[in-house]
Amino acid sequence: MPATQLRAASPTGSRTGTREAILALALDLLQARGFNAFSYQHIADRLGIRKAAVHYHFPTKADLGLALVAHYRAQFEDWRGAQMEKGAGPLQLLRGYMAISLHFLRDGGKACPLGVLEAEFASLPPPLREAVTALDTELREFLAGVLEAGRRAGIFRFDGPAADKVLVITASLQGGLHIARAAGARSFTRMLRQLERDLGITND
Amino acid sequence: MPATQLRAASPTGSRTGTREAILALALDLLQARGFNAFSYQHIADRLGIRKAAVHYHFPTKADLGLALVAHYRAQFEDWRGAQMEKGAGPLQLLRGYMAISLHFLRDGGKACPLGVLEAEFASLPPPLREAVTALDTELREFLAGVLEAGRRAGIFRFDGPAADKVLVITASLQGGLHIARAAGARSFTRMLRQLERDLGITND
DNA sequence: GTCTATAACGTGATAGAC
DNA sequence: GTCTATCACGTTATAGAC
Repeated sequence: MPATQLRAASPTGSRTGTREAILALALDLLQARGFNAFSYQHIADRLGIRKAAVHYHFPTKADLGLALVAHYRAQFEDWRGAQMEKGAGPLQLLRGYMAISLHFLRDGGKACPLGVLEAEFASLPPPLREAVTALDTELREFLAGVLEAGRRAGIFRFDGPAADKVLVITASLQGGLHIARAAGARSFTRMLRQLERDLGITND
Repeated sequence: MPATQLRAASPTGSRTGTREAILALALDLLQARGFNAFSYQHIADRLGIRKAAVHYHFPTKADLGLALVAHYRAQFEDWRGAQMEKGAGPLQLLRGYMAISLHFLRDGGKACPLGVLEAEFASLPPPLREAVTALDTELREFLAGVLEAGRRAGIFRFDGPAADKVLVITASLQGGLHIARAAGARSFTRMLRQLERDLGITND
């Protein structure tokens, strides 16, 4: 998923896609290195522009962080919309959601943006913390609906509230992506299979 | 767990426990803020000494990181030794392990040291990465033994290899501690209950 | 073992020309 | 919208006195 980005120069020499290019690259850096471990300089170097140009689009790093969360949220909404349009069922939705994490892993060992920001939570600007909390809640509510629908339909089997099962699944996905850096990519695919076993999903 | 630390002045005005005090505080900072989000200055300020004194004990931050992993590993070995000494069974061992994470959470919303370092993995000095990988492997091997013994004894019920189930549990614990920063402490205790349900443990 | 002082660098951020 | 130039600050790290 190279993401939707740049190219499409305006009549002048300026590129109207710079803002989007910054967002796409910054999201990559966030997922690969963490919010505190990438800088405006890194972005400028890899985009072939100057730091000041980055500051023009995102005056402070808190602004950039907020835009990153909004960007990721928009990507999720797009994905959800596409799934709904093709009438995906609970199993397809859950596996599709897991596949997103798998794509992150295979794209250079990236982690979940939310998982990264929550790991660095205490050092984040307060407005960014609030945005993280809001998106985290939204994602878990979506997944709880998927799990509950799947259980009613006899596709998933688990005890307890769907909201609690969601906590195990999202924590596993976020934590599993981090562990995979130390334990290898195979650890994550094995973990995914175990998550399915724990839901009573039988693989032929 | 205020940790074992300082006090016990030597004949001169110097404290022989400075090294241990640095380690204890740095571990706190690592778990609360992350490896990239605490500095020698933070340590010096809170200990009432100068930065140079910290560098005397741990010349580079990589040295400090390696010592932190060794320190945490020693704490785990102590805990494991105490459990073995009192003949703890699989359920007691698993719950004791989960309780460690719960203590972290309640001690100011700290996370697992390994979970934090794995989240920042790409930005860590290579030697530190290797130490993280080694300890991560050791902890999962220990837990796999606990799970397998518990399954044989009819205490735990789960499908698939114990090593895979361990991946779900450790990823859940590490990820759950991060999510708790955004979702609140209750999310973590609910997740722990779900982990027990998923192991067929019945709570009266 | 701890201190003062400083070096060398990277960071987020701003001013003002083009 | 991007540039050059600069600032103020925090960072890791070292030298040398006490």
